[in-house]
Amino acid sequence: MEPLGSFQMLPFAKPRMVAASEIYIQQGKVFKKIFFIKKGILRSYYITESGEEKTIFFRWEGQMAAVPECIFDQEPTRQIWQALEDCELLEIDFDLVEKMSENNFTLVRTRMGFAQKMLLESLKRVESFVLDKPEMRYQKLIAQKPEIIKRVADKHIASFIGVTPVSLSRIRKRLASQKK
Amino acid sequence: MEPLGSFQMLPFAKPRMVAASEIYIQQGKVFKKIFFIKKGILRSYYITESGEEKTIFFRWEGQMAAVPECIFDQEPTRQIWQALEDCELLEIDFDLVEKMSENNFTLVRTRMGFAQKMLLESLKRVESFVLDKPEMRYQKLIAQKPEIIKRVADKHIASFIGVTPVSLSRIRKRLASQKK
DNA sequence: TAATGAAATTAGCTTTTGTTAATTTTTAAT
DNA sequence: ATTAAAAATTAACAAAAGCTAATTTCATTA
Repeated sequence: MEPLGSFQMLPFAKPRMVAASEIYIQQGKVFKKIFFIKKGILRSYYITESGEEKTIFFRWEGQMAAVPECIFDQEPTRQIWQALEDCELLEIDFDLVEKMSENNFTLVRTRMGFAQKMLLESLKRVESFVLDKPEMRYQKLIAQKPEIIKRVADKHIASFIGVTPVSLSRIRKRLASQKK
Repeated sequence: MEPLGSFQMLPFAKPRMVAASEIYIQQGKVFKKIFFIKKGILRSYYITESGEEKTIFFRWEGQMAAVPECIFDQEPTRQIWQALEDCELLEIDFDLVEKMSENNFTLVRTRMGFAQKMLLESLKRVESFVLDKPEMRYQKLIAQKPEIIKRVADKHIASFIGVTPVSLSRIRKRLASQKK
């Protein structure tokens, strides 16, 4: 979320390309990097016991991203990250971030601000799950991130808002008929 | 979430009592304090257009709490905080925290760690909304926070997991019959 | 351009949830 | 202990969502 311009780790970033549909981060890995997305969209998803893919997040160009449980708690992740378009990333080793944070006030402040931004985003999403029906979550998503929605398959949107693809299709139909 | 012991703002904290069922934070306020809960439980909730109360959060003894949009963005909140038991709080002025953060490395690190912990908690909750049905969310809640659940009315639990009180009652009945 | 495969939609049916209202149970107060 | 109020449960019905499978649409590539 934090623009890279304000991020002093830039000189240590290494470019990385991921082709559309390729897996960037594998399940079970302790992925101790943060990465800036220069171009493209990725999604992170889980595979349920019944084998379904459930998309949790989208991240796209201009955003920083990471696997929270990996960088905060050194835990292996159950998430999988997949590029939905050809992606250009800049990777930064998180151990280096930690090391530099030992005596770098500005960096720690930046990290704090970043965590706070992510927190606000996540809390908004929890609120929407508590307050809104799936239909409203979909409408808000279209209103707030129209350009992203267009670039992502509906089936991924569906689990992002907590429903099945079939149900999202019905929601779309309902909304279309209400407009007329 | 962060124990107060590790929190150097303790000397600046002011005690505050809130009786059970009383409103602690009013809607529309820019509540620029953080507070430590020495004793008791509070909930934060929204009132929907149709007048229903939707509980978003519980916070209880041993935890730090704040209204994110107030302290991060100086925005008035739509949340209401209510004490569910007689509460003993320790309030800390957030402007003071900000001022002390200007040149206090340890404090900024503590705040970063706190934001990260809250973020992990919030992300887990989003995951549960995407991956689990209400029934599973309820079961996980019982498994993970049994002592808290017992102290809180079911109708508040219901909106916390994203269903109506009637639906939670049915979920409870289903689970009870499955056990036998 | 045609063919192939994936995605989205639709249909039919089942399960769950929402809604409203009545009833029972629990809690708190007199 | 009795009463009053609130909370939880139950019931009945409508609406929405899940599930499976068939069909249509869309996108990719040979």
